Amino acid sequence: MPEDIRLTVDAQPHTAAAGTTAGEALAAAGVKGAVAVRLNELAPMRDLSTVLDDGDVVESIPMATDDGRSILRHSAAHVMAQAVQDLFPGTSLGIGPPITDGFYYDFAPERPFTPEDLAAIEKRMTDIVRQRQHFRRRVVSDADARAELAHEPFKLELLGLSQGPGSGGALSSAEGADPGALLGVEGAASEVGGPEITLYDNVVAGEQVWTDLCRGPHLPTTRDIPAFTLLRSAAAYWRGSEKNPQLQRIYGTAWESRDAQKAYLERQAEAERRDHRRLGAELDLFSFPDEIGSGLAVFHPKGGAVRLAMEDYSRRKHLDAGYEFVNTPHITKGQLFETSGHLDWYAEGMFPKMAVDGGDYYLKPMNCPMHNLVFRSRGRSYRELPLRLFEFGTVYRYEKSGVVHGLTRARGFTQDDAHIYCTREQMRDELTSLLTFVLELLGDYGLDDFYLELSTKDPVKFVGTDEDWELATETLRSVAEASGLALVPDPGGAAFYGPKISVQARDAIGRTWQMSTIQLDFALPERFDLTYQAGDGSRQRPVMIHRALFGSIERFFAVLLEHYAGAFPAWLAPVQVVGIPIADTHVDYLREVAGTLAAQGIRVEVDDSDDRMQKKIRTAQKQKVPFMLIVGDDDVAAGAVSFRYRDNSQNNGVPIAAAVEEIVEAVNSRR
RNA sequence: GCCGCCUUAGCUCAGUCGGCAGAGCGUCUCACUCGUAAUGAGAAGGUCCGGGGUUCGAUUCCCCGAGGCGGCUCCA
Repeated sequence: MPEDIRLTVDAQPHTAAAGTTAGEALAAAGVKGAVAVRLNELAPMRDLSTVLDDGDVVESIPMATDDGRSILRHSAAHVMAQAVQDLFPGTSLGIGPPITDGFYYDFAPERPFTPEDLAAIEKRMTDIVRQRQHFRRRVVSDADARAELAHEPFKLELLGLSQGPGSGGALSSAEGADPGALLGVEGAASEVGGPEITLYDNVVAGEQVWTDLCRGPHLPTTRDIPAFTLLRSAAAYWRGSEKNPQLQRIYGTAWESRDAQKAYLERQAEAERRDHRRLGAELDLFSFPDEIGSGLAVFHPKGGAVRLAMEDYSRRKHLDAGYEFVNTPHITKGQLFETSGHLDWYAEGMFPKMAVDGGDYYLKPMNCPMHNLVFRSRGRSYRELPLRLFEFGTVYRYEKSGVVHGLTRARGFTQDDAHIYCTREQMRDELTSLLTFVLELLGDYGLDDFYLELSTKDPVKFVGTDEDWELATETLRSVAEASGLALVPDPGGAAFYGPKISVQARDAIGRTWQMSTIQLDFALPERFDLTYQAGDGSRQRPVMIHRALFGSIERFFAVLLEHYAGAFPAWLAPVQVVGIPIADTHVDYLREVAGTLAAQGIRVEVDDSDDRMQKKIRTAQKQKVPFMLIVGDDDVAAGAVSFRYRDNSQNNGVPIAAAVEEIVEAVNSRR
């Protein structure tokens, strides 16, 4: 005679027969749509088939939540792996975790997957889903797991890792704080890392058809996957290290409904339409001629106009904020980078040396050594500090061929770079005002959703003392925290000379980009023996702050281009106004209007081509020109123009003076 | 750098199971002079990414290289 147990189900008290599962308890409580449960608050997520104990507190996890989707995607990854092993027997398994917006699984197949393979795998997955296979959890001993997985070398390796001290037990959630870090590989925690070793069997009609090492939890059955699709295959290093063999990774996505999946795929399509490389060609902004070399852009007149507007505004704001402008060469003798430490710590990021006049010359990958020489060009007084040296400095970095990506990852780019020299007493205030300055300026360009990242010392690649790193890191941390923005740690992400705060900005479709970087550096002033004379006559060492707001102008350009989907606000638009005559007879009149606008600094063109007026409107619309001024007989008679705006609205018969004022006002207010 | 895929007119792409290559857009010319997203007609434009190989013959098949795309590693 089983006794009843007392439960709390989604905060409501319930009683149930002993042996009741989480799924049954949720059903009895009328809770629908759950894919798993969280037991007793902080404990790991568990399957619905988990048998409950007296006093258990059960919290349902709906599919349409972050945790729920992760479980769904993890189950979809299992289905994919089963499909792959069905179709390609002998393919061994790597790891298969859920990731943001999808999942992947790594395989070691005999040959790489082709697009046709992916289609076949997806079809096989559909069959598996239709079969309503049950995911059955099974706890096994380490020895049994090894025996069952004898043919899976990578899984065996994971089992070995899971036995290290401190592994297991500490992990509470597939969405927890980077559980994979414990195993040194993202996603590995979804295979192992729980308090016990578990396998998941796929069972259909009582027969076990597939098994995988897995921590779970999973959906009850494969049929519970509402929507999935495979996206692409690519290579990935086993356990994330290029020293390890490469596996073939297949990416897919899965969603709680077909509509949700469709919406996701539409978001991807929108991101593709906004791709700055596509828009750059469509809008005639820049290109990457093969003749010049990979990762090296040329800006066309329209791209140049946008850059000019971006840079001019930045220049003005920096002058207002007390910066002084300097200029330095692109190339230097190797000695400079020996002094700075770049040749020791950054050589692989630099273009190879050139032999000149019996010495070695290098293209500069950073501007800081040059600015240090400006500082050192004469004796400095404490009265000059903080000394803020600014330059649009073009740098060249040898990026490996596979990583070059449009304007966001180039081999030559221009930093809006400044180095601030100040005393230790000044650095906190300087950093605080700098962060405010950064966020305000980014806001002026239309980005206003930020978080911060704190990159700390790489235990291998660094110069300077532990004490200085500690002080620099804590100073940056407290300044960042005082900003009120979210602060995300980035262990080991610092440059070799000092820790940094980076400002991450979210764009119009929710993607984040690293923009500004602020680095605090005690090391380079030491290496360059930079000094100033203090009020008491002693020689003191300044602190150096490296900072770039756009990061790189090219990257910032790309981010804005994608953020605005090519429709720059009027002040940045390469062509701000296009004059469109109804007939040839109106061209001269429009030219006069254009002359008036140009005299006010407006970038204006008159379309005097042979096209019909409708075609000209279409052309200007596709070029995303903010203002079209259309002129026919009525307008000429009234001394007016007719606006057509980028949003298709219009405003007809506006007197010329009022039209000019409207445009100038829009540009000057940076709307 | 590694893995896979790709490279045909200025752009986007067809195509040739190995037999001297096509469309749309763009460009140019001519006609049309038109009130808010494509007027019509005509023309020009290609060592089919580069080099080597196989073949009677290569844009097509093979190898090497360059560039691009998607990932991995790395990063502004």
